[in-house]
Amino acid sequence: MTEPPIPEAPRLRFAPSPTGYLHVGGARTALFNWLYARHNDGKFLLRIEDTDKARSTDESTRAIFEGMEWLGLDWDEEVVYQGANLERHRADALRMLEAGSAYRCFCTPEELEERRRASAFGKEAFKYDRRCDRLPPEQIQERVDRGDPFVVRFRIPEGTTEWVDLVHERIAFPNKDLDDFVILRSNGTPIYNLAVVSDDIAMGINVVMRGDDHISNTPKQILIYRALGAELPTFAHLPMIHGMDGKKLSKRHGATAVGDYEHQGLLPSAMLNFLALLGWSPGGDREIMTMQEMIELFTPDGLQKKAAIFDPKKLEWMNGQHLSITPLSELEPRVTPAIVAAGLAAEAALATRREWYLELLDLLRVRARTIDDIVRQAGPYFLDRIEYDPEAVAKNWKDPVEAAEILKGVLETLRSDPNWEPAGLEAALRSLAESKGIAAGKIFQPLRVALTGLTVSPGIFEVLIAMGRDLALKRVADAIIWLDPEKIRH
RNA sequence: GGCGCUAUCGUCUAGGGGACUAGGACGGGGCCCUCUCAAGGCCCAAACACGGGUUCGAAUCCCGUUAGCGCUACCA
Repeated sequence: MTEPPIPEAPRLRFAPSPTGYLHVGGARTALFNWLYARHNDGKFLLRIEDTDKARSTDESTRAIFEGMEWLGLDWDEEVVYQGANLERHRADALRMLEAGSAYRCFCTPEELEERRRASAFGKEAFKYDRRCDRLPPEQIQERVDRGDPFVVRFRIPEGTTEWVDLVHERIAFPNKDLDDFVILRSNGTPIYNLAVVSDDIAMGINVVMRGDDHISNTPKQILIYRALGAELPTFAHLPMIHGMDGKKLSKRHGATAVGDYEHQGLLPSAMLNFLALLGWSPGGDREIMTMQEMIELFTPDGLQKKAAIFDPKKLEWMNGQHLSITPLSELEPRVTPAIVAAGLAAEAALATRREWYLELLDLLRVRARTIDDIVRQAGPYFLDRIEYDPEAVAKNWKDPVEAAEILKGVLETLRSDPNWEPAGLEAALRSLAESKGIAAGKIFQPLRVALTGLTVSPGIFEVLIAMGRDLALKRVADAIIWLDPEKIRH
């Protein structure tokens, strides 16, 4: 078996067309290219394939940049816009025309469509019959002079076109199955396969890593490389990403744009880690990895051939893991905008008690799977007044009189605690329970509702400490009033 | 239809001729911990698509079948 050529100084690129948002499949392709470049000390470039002017938008280009930036996939040289290279594409097509590896075709789209339709009923795949390739030179000249519109078609040579793929090993296509495809439209603009090869040559790309939906484009592109006298890059065709139903991932499957995940409170590191494991494995049981670890571990032999299914449940779990392993100082800037946006606190206010704030985040992140979960839990530590979750009330304040009674005892106990530190608080509350002859939980749960309004929270003493004496005491007092409205009338 | 790619628990995967009674993770179920919920720990159910070869021996190599997916444009 032949080994695929591995370039000394790899140059890779991610080449999305700006016709929508950055799709998770595209992001995964970008990630693998980036990882390969970073692992091998190569270059990772970005090219915007905007030659389809009807579908390309600046907004999409911006979305791609934003997605890449959010993920932290930085590129090494100036962004290349394919649309700026039209002249070179045309020149390359003309070069092939002059060299005889391509020819002019005067057949109109309508004629072609008609012939295609006719052959659809037969058992043969439609292939251009090369009738224009058989035109006598004088006639071609005459029609060119007359100004008849023509496209440039690539003439598929005899033989077999094959390559050693980085993920699939050897792939071969008998040339007889290839069609004399168009490389230049009648309006002089290039077709995809020409533009890609022309640009990849110009950019010095020597490792082409892309989705395996491009496998059937590859023999055509190889033929163009040869016709242009250029050296072949190493190809790597990555498996697709499908939705839970096994079909190609699309909007029906929910969020498919990386921006959607950013807004759902995902961490880019989790997204990257999750995406990396779709179609690649470092081997063994390794799963949770930082970006740096992935760079170190990334080699093409871990690449999978089979399409992977995108499982949002595992992504969420992955995010929970990253929420825990991310250093607080890195986590804080990702959470703070959400805290501010939720109206819980101003950024400046958080900065003045940063230490307390980081401790709070540390407390909350354990039981959060998204940044939004953290924000949801954070409310009680900032808000002046809280709402009581009906479920919490029904469960832990079932008997309002009894609950109020307990909380009064708690309030008194807490007020008389001079130090407000965990051990003392716990001892005091537990002895209160003992004196009342009830289980400690019978005190903790109602108190939890008073403090947070919820049935779930961090450990009750951690809550007390994080909330601080003043707020906590106010919370308990508020709860007693809420439970016993009669009281204020007297 | 033609051509191509693929095939291990529901999902992501490890494994690459004997180490396989097929390992890990998500999800599911149970237990432990415990003031709640998470986290964590322990346990359970769950897979080599099928059929032929090759071999002393196949999840692993070869062929075929089946199924899924992709491509089959003057789209990218």
